[in-house]
Amino acid sequence: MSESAHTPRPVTRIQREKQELILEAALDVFSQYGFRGSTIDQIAEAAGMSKPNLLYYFKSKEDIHAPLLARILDIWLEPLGELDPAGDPLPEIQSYIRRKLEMSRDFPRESRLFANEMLRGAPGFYEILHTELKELVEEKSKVIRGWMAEGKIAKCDPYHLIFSIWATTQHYADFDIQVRAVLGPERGGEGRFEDAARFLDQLYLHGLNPKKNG
Amino acid sequence: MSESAHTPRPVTRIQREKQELILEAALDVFSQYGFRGSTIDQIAEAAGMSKPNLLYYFKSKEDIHAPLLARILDIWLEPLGELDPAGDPLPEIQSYIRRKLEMSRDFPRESRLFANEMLRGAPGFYEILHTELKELVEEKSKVIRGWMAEGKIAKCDPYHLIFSIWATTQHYADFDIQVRAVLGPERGGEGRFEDAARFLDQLYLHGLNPKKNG
DNA sequence: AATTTTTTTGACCGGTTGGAAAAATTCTAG
DNA sequence: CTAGAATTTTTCCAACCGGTCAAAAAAATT
Repeated sequence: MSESAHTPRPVTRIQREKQELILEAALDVFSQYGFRGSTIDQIAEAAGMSKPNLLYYFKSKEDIHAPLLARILDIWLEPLGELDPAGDPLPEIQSYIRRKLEMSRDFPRESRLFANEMLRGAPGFYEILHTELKELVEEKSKVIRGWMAEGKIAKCDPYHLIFSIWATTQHYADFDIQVRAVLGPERGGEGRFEDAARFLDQLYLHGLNPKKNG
Repeated sequence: MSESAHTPRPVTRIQREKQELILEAALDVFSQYGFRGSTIDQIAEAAGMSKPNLLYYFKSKEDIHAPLLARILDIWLEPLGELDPAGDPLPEIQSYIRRKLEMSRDFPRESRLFANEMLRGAPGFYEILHTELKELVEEKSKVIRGWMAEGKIAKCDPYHLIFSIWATTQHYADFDIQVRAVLGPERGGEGRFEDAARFLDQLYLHGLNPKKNG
């Protein structure tokens, strides 16, 4: 009717809510079984609606998956982007590790969705990886190398330094089951993230060499 | 031939070969798409045979998957088992890291299959994790703690130390695409494992603190 | 209350899936 | 060559998959 000239797409409040509900359910499912291993029925059931109803909001399986992936890359890269060249190197890196660890704690499903995509070979994702991501890592690597040149941190390969931070922090989301199985019920509670943070702080500061305390 | 009188399981040479061929193909497929995301047809095609023919050798999808998983746990745990309490602590840990890194290089599909299983929540696998694996890690943690008590290595949480080694090494298999996308064609060759080994050696020895060289 | 729009449902479709059954082929031993 | 076993192919099936469609049911608007 008088849908004023400036409502080209009628995104009602209900639509937004349902779409969010579906994406939430889809994150649960996709992060466990990957794209091919997940079914629309599964997602629909997790969202508490019928399959045709779900398809009323997203017209295909890929249309549910794509926005989830897009959202993740932003979330995932943000902490690295905030690595401040003007800051104190070691605290800066430590706070980066902390932030990534918090993300594994607070957004484990997102981490697993990402991991699933990597395991698949990141189809239709590789472009972004070796342009956007590569540039960001290159930029931050230069920052890190600058710190090394100033003698603020030990010399090492900044790329593999970043990889190791990704690996150690995301491990607590992606391999959560293994971590909790090994730690057991007593040590596998929420405290495991505190323990991990403490350990990683020490590892990245001093390593295992005991002479530091000698 | 005369021993054919009592062959309760008729495992001929051809059967063994075909079964191995199928498992090889299945490893390719399962490691990419996970159990649910893989199809028997896919595996059969990768093995160069028809689906019914494949099902002549393995009577179900799970029967192909299970032996792959069983094989992996052994392979994966072996290096940790070889951590020698009588050895020199730091070289011992370094050689453990090296071995794990070599496994990521030489058996990336096995690593990815394992990762896929973890992401799913390790159904029908969890038992082994928090019995067999947990015990092994506990045992080795005691060894590491002993080294710490002797002042041979810095004090830290041995569980998270082991986790970090798993994470950093397996990352090069599981996130291989990302690693190569970020490193680019010039640095993403086989040399990346050498670079990683060098970096990890330094990280676990001295960390990032520059004062060591002061 | 009547009408229009948005949302939900149920029936359905073509293709794929895991798997069974059996016929057809190949291999082997006598 | 021939009987018998081992292997492969052909055919088939019921359940499931992603997705469509029309009609019913709710909301929203008038």
